[in-house]
Amino acid sequence: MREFAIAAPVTDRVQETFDRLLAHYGPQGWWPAETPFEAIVGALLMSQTAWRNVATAIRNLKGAGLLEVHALAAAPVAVTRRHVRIAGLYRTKPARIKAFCRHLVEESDGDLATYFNRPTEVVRANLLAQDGIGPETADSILLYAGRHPVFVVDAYTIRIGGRIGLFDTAEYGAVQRFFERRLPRDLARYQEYHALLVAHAKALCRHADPACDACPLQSLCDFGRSRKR
DNA sequence: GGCCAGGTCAAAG
DNA sequence: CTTTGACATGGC
Repeated sequence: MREFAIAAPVTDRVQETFDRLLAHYGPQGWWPAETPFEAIVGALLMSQTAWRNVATAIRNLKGAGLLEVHALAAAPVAVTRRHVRIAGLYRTKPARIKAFCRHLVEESDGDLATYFNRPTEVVRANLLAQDGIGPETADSILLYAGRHPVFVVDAYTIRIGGRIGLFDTAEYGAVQRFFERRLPRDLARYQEYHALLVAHAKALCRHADPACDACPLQSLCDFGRSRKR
């Protein structure tokens, strides 16, 4: 698809969508209160798992004194597995967490500030080269742990954006560019926008009424959880 | 009981 | 290059 000049009305809708979500759900303030390392572990445990269980897994690690780079890099996978088992996919996740922590130690002696203190593209490529880290996980880590301004795309972003007619693709890079080209490159804004889309998706999942007036994006309440992927 | 969750990877078509 | 299946637990 050729790239034309950005249409003003579409740009407005991207801003307007954000404004409405923010007005309706309020600031989400995702992860800034927790440590960057917690955000990383959370991102690595997140895929295909209810956040509730990820949170439990993280608490388990913390309770065992394992929520630290060097600790997880050294702990036997079997031990870590016991704590994060509740997050599912236990054959892959614990091993990937350990491998990534070893990567952090090797790359920057486990110091996250150092690890992230490089150009975004460099860090991103570094992340994507790690086992179990795809585009969404990489960008979540960049945005919430590394404080790099990249727009995170997930299934909700694609579903909601497509549903309200913002775009008609499901390709990660295309959707990401769509938002990044229409929003100021602002860390807080990117963090908040993604969090709000998630909040909206979760809120809609509890709605049974397709014509709910309270929906901040009007007539979007039939979004539901329709098709897989 | 069945469906699904803030994906990723490898194997097919 | 696009589509499909496997991965695994717990909650609704």
